[in-house]
Amino acid sequence: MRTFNNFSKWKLLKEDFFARNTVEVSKNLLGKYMYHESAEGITVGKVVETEAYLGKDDPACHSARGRTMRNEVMFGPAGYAYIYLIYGMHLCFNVTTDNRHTPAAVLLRALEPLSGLDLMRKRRSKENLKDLCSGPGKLVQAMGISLNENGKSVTLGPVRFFEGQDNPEELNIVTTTRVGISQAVDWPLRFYLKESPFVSRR
DNA sequence: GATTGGATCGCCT
DNA sequence: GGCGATCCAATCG
Repeated sequence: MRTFNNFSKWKLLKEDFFARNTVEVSKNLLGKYMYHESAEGITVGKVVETEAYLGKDDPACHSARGRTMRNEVMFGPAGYAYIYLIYGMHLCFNVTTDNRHTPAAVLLRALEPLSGLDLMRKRRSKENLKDLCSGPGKLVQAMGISLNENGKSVTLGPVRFFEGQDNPEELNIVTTTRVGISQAVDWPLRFYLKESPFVSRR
């Protein structure tokens, strides 16, 4: 496994990566590195599971019921963090996609922990790597992301995304239906890396 | 103003 | 596999 102390040489994903079709972004994020820096330290994980939320015409997307204080970020440009509280106790992290007129986003559902492992273990009170980032609420907790990062650019941080080492052509991507929703339950908009033991479920 | 249910998780059986 | 925790926005009245 590579070392993760040479961040300056990594290739940052810029606005143009996110300002594309949401399904494309959702699939292309697999294998990329999600990076977070905080006062406690830096954590990094490889993206292994995502879901696409397509905008106004997707009944499961928060923006389908109009613009509110909560979903406001999705109505802006691509490449911004959309973070919200779910079930009164967990946060979900999304990155906005597509163009300014399409309030869509990709939900980050699972990571393979790569760096800052002890910090993740401390934040999660779990030892096993598979228990650190195998779910949307878990990865937010392991990465130390808080609600006050809602609306921040993922090209500036604290969350950023970088090119990974995997060749996108060689990734084995499984497509399934999304988890935990009650509308559009049969839309094939969840994506994960087939061989990864770090996904939230199969 | 009150009720309802949700893009979840961890503990229990 | 089931369920309780716990808050907010949307919905209904």
